[in-house]
Amino acid sequence: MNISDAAKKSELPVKTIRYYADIGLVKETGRTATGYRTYDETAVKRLIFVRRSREFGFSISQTEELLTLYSDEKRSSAEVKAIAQKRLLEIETKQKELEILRKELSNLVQSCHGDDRPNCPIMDYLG
Amino acid sequence: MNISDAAKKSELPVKTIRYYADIGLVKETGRTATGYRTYDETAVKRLIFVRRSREFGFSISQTEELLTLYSDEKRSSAEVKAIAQKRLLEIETKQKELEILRKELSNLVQSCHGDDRPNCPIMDYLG
DNA sequence: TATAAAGCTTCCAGCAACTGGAGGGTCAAT
DNA sequence: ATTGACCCTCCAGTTGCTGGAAGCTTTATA
Repeated sequence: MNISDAAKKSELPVKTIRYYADIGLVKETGRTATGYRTYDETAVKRLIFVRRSREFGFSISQTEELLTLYSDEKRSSAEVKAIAQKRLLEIETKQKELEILRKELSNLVQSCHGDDRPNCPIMDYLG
Repeated sequence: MNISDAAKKSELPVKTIRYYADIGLVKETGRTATGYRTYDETAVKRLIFVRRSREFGFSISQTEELLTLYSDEKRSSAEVKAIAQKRLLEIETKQKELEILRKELSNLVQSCHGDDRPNCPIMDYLG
């Protein structure tokens, strides 16, 4: 199938699929005589895999590792789990950072009158 | 003072201060005869303001707005509050997204044996 | 005073992961 | 034959810096 059909099936933009082919993440199955990329069902599965991985926030290089394991029959689930745990840690770290920011900013916003006067604890804090 | 002194006082890298000057966020106070940037205390204050704003995750353009309000004696705290509330909402939205991801990934990680066998619910989910 | 080290300048490239657009070839249907 | 929908490649832009090269200037030391 052509790239736009692969795009529909994988729910990825055509541009993104071309990009993934460029960086070697998911290469096209082949080319027509006139240079059009072609994709088979296996390639589409890989594209879907990549989309889901990216939705979890795995980086392209993490996704590459996962994709390699995906098509490795002799993989150990431990390897997969390790990558996932790393991502989980990243998420949790980010969550903690955001929670600290949220609390501070929330306090400042609450203590700001939000009226016509210039006086403002947010400005006091930043300045 | 020279840029490196401004860097020490503002706790920003020299490169970053030059970058802020380039994009017009915080311009240098002046230049020496030989072209060196000079900064006065007011400029340093603005640099510190920018650093704090960025630490809260305000974008450069949000920071620019805040900076304008910072040096506007006739500002209303309502304007400041509005920008801060917007950022607060961004943080909360991101937190919700991350929490959804965390739960899903956490479940998958927990249900993965993490042994030598290839079978793995994480892979099942992605593939 | 010579020289070396440190500090300053500009400009260009690169990071992540795409996205948009220009310019141009191809294919299917009318 | 032509129109419109595809497809291609290549380049630039996004955000917010950061690193490095090439080349002045200033400062400190011998």
